[in-house]
Amino acid sequence: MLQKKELPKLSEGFFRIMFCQSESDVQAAINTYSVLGPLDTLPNGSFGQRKPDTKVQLGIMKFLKKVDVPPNAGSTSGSVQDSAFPQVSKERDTSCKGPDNLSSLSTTAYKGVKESEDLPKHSIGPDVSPDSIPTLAFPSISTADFQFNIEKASDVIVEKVEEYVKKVGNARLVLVDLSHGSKILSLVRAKAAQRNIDNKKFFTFVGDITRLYSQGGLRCNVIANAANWRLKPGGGGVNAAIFSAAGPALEVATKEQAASLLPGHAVVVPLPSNSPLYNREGVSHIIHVLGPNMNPQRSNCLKDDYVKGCKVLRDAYTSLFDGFLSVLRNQANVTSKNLVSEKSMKDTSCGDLKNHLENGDQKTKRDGDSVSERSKKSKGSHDDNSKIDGSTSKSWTTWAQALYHIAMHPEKHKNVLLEVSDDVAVLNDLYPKAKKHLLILARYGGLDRLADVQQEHLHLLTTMHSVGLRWAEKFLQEDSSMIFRLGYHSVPSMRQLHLHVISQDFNSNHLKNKKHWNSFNTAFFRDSVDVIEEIRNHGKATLKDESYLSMELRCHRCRSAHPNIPRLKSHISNCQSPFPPSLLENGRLVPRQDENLSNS
DNA sequence: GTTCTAGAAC
DNA sequence: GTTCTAGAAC
Repeated sequence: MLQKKELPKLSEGFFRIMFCQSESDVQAAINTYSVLGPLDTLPNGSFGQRKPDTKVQLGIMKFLKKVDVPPNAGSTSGSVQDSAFPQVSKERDTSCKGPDNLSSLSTTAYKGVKESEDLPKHSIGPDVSPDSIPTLAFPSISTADFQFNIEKASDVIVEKVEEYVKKVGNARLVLVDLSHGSKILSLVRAKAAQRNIDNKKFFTFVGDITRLYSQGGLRCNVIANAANWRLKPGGGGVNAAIFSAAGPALEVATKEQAASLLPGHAVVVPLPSNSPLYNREGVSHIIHVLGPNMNPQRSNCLKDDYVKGCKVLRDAYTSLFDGFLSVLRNQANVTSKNLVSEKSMKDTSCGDLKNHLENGDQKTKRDGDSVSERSKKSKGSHDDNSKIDGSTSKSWTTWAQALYHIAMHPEKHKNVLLEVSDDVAVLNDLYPKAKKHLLILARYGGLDRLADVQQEHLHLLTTMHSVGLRWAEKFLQEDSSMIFRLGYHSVPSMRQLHLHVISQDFNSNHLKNKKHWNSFNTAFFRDSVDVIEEIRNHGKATLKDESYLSMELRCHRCRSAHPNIPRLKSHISNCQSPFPPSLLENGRLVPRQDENLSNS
């Protein structure tokens, strides 16, 4: 999958290579240390953070009083060919209007609509009303802060809309923009008209997407959000407005579904009934969408690559509309409202990045694929990851593949990465078992674990070790009392070969059980220096089985046994004994350079 | 990998 | 009674 590339030869790299037996080894290790730069580019994980957007949607800043409207979300009775919703995008004042102005706003917004002061509430027939037609309101994706070319974006929108108006039955798609002078709306309108897209099923609308009903009289049971990858509130524009209008309930509900989003993907979030958007606007679902970023000021910028940009934008709209379809299906198929919400929770659960990777709420542990991914693949929580060469075959659950995804697509995970090169990616362990605990990921495809490593990977192993050492050195400059150990788990829990760089204090609240301890303090933990020697000499590494994980708890320094984890932790916090001789040999432990561990 | 929790251990 | 483990669920 990922081919190893020619490595740049860098001259910097003043680190110890304690395992190296010869000068050529040292040189090889130095040469393979192809990194972004020396330590100064390093580690706080701050690069790649998305800066707050500056554009602020005016609508949310205004002081409209609450308009209480009974929720009508999830209605499925809509089957009318409604002439009451033509293409609407005439000038309209979107600035502050009180409820007194509501009716005039509605009629202003709907030129050509049957003059109806209370259009939002009143039925136009015995069983159907404009309210009951399932409608997706969506902003133009990526054309604001992400600076996607408007001309190209309008082509993509019209192309995708044309495709999906055929699939949505009687439901409607509405492109919304806050500004009445919106260029994207006029472009899309013109192109949609050219293509004879049914203007009852698709039209544009000028207004605040968070107040389509209360201000504009347009009932939309689903609205799309131009989200950020973190699926967090804030920033600016539509994202800030929607999170603000929906209240904290949306944040909670979003976390239930996914922790983050990749460009080109969408996630459907059922809106809790305590959200103002549900109560006031009748919105039952929010679909977060992440489009391509062409803005060089933002991370993950595609710059001028519109081939990729257009593809990602198409994917984004595909995911969005597929998400809308899934909402329609759920609402049409199930009569019990409870069942609807339960099913939609399951069917729409999404998330490209495993929640596991997020620094946020650790209680969100829902697995799943994004809508678009899921529509292409068979269902299930296991990716197809059986090995072709047959050396090992194991099905990795979704959570266990987080590192693999990072290694294969580090550009999508800049937020968690400390360093990337062609060979490795470096990140903090999300659940560090000591004060310092890094993972050095191999970036080669097909290297799931130590058992997959062969002689041909020797060079990679030395690179991983060198990078790990360099990080240890850096930490030692900050705190010279630390001691590091570098090694691999014989049987890892997570896919993709990764080297642990872990300080020997084991002072961490994440170290909670016997398995945690023994995975780092029995022969189950394979020192990097030993692995390299074994691969060099025998072509394979010695592996220990998982029985080591249930062994008695022993102090890694004085080897005393302890009955349980709390007692062990209490002991190791004070134990000053020298490390056992086996650990003192061959550079298995990495103290500060002038430290003599045997005497400590 | 983590979280949750029943029941074992103390 | 509380602490802690370990297995199931995710």
